[in-house]
Amino acid sequence: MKSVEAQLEVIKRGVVDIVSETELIQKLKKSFEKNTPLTIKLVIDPTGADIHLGHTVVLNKLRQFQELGHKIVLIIGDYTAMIGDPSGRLAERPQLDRETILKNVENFKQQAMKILDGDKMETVYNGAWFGKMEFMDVIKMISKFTLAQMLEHDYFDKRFKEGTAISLHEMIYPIMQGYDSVMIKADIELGGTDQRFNVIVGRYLQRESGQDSQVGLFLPVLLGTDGKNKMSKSLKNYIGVNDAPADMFGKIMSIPDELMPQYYELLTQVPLKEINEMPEEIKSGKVHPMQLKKNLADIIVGKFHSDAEAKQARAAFENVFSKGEIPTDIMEYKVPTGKINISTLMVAAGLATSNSEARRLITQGGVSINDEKISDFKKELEINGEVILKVGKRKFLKITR
RNA sequence: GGGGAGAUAGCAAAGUGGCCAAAUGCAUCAGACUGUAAAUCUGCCGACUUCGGUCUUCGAAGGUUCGAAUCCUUCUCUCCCCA
Repeated sequence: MKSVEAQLEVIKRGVVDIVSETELIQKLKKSFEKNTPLTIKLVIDPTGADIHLGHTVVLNKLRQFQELGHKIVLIIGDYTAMIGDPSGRLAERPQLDRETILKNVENFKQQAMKILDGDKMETVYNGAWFGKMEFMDVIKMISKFTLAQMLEHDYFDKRFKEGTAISLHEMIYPIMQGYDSVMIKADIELGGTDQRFNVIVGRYLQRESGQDSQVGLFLPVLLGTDGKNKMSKSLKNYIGVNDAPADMFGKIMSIPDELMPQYYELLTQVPLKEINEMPEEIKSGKVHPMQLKKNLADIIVGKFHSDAEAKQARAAFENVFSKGEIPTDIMEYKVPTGKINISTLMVAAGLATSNSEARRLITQGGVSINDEKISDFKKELEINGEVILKVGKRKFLKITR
């Protein structure tokens, strides 16, 4: 096991806040002296969402803990998943059955194992304890909290002041998450800064239960490709770990420059020193920002796929967007008849959701066939050999008979 | 338990009998400029269309009217105040 100082250095990278650092050091010291690993908690929501780079920020940190010799406990929130949507946007979410949960967990693991070491990990379901609780146990659990405590959570406070709906069960959510910490005797809980409240609730509950409080380690919430909102699937600004190499490369290239340092710090192993020099190098003209972004894309694609695929993706990207050529591996669509209306074709091939949209795209000059702009949305095409249909900047389709 | 306000497109928010397929802002999408960056500018932004129009939308279901997002009834949901 590495020294406390050495561990601390690794742990602190990218972390924006620790509650509290003193306690963390104490825990590390104790663990080092007794040569017993710390228990690091990670909760996963088995609702089936694909993992994106935003999730990997925390996973990367967990991986580092594994490498430092600590123990990861993966808590599957199967019971919590049965209650509803914590964001409160949907009142009720259909109860997931066991089979679906197991499937989703497998799906999660398949993706998470691109980062984590499965051998140094334990998996538990929180239904194991919540499923056995009596109503009185629940009352006891939640009676430790007051409304004022709940309103310390900005998220509740804001909505309360705005006068939007807050369901009571939403407030039980953080309590349940905190209770998970009690059950596994967590030493450290990781999370994005948006998890701060939940982690603190866990500390409080552990203390109430006579345990040492877990240390909260907060990582920044990764912004999505739009550079404004946190990365999430519903905002469509995400980069999924299962994205194809070319897609992943392209999406990374589309992030705003300002995001690069954050991505470098949280998603790669590039030394902080180098990252901190980047803005200066860009400013002085020593390096083009596009170059740095391509390197970033190389690293990330290489991590989730392979170096060879990253190289390929990069070449394809340069080919299409720098040289304006047609990509080599594009989807193919077979038309049933030789003669077909352009709009009809676009809808049939899924490049437009409706005829109206197809018209719009054509009228606005976003559609071309074999590099020739189409301006007439009524155009009848005669398909004999192969033609390349291009919609917008990045959608290509090979049309064959 | 009593009183009041509200539900409009992806989101926010106007509209309170015909000029409303519904102002405006944001987002999406397309175009220009670039580095598939940002910023900026332009356009589009329910569906269908012979491009003249036509059809379906304003929480849900009914009703009044020549005509309803707008009025009435019931229902569902939300918020506020008082107790």
